[in-house]
Amino acid sequence: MAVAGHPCPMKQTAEDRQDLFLDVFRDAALLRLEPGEVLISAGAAADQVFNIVSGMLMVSRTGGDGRRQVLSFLFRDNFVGLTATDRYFFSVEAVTPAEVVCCPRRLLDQRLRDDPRAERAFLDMMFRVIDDMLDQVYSLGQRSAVERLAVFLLYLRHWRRLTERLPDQDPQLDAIATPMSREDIGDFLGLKKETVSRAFGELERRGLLRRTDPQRVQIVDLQALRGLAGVHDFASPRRLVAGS
Amino acid sequence: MAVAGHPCPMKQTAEDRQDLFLDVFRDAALLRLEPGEVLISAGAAADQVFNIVSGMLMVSRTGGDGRRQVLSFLFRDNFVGLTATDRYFFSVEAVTPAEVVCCPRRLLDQRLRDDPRAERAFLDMMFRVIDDMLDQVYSLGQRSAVERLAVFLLYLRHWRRLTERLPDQDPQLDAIATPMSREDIGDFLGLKKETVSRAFGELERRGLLRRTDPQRVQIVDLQALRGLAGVHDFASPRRLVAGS
DNA sequence: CGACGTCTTGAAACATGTCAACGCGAGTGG
DNA sequence: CCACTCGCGTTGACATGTTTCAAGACGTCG
Repeated sequence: MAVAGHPCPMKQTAEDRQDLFLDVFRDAALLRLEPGEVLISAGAAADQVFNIVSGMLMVSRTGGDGRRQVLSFLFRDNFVGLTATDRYFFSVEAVTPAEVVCCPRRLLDQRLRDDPRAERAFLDMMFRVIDDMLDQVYSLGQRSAVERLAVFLLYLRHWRRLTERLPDQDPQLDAIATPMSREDIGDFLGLKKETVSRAFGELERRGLLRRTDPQRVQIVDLQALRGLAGVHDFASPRRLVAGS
Repeated sequence: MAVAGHPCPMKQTAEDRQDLFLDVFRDAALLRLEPGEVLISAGAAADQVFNIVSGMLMVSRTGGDGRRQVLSFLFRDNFVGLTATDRYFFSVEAVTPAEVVCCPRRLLDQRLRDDPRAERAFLDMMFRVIDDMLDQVYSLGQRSAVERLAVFLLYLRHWRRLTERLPDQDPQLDAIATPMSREDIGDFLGLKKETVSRAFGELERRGLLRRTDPQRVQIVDLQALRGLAGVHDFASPRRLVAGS
């Protein structure tokens, strides 16, 4: 069963560094989640933090009128559950079968207080989270439906690359799994599900990708996709290029 | 003259707490900026951090194709200049005449390393920055032009309230100064300047505000404006209500 | 007074949203 | 094993919201 924690999404893999603060999860219980299962409910007391061991999770906020924004998708080694308020403002649920470890927020605080190096690592993670979010703001504010979808596919590719520790050129990476629904994608990109479908169609028509089944696309022209997504304008990929 | 630093925006006032880390600016030089003057240029080395003493600043990112997203507006006691990369990915410029103090990033790092309480305060600020950014993502992804403008006006009102330490009901606060151009507002809200103009017109037509001159609006029906903005769906106002 | 930039407004073009139909595959119960 | 239903994805036709292009109003500055 999912334990409710503090719902501010926070995400970043360990990458090359050792994320020292992660050892607060050393003796933590492993939690298994089925697709659709809720880990964090908006409004619950924010007293737990989580780290993802496997699978994909989704962070979302639903407004009083029912509109929902997917704030991010989370992958292995992503951290989740911190916020400035004492209650979560978002929900987190599993997209694929997933495993997470959890620990009381108090324990993490303690750990950070005791070890300056852990605190520094944590702070660095926060900077990366913020940089990623700025990328998302830029996309939502300035890019068209097709461009946002291109960004999204590269974002999935990117995280799989980190999760599976593959080199950037690995052709495996061009087969992108999209286990979330079209509506989830739409709510992430600020679009309706029909628009997402049409954007997929448009990318296929232009020869940038092929759709095999709805949960899977094959990138055909990575260069063109990157051009469309405007990767040059993003902070996160630069970190990536530099980091690996 | 503006000193170039690292351009990841970070913002939060000291509010009720003492932001202990801010004393790294104690002996710092005061920098005066005229409207339009640039403090940070995207691409410059990110080796300085700043704190705003007075005035309003604007953080923006411009893509390779010229599209620009305004990432945030900054006010007194807002902190600016940290990022995960070693170069800024955004520019910061003055909107009104402004004063900022600056200090080398190294000095801040030192301060945070030496004083766990300062580091804790800094971390808390980061959480609030992230919560604010999540609100922005929700707005850009889910809200209409008129709603976004309502959110924006309340955001200006909110920061003035903090800056001038006024109670929430103070009628002074209903006179909102909008010193930035319509294009700046548009780039912040993901809209074109004409759409911003029309949204102002629409809010006036509905009787929620009056426009006296372009740089000034008078809120007539705060309740209705808050309803339109959907303040219930945001994390930052709750912090505010709780905090003051 | 004239020139310039910004703001506003209008009309038309465009992108995205809405509504509806259909196809498909998974799961269920006959 | 089949028929049915259901949810999801896709596609089409049309509605709406936003952008684009253009013109005029207004204020500022020379």
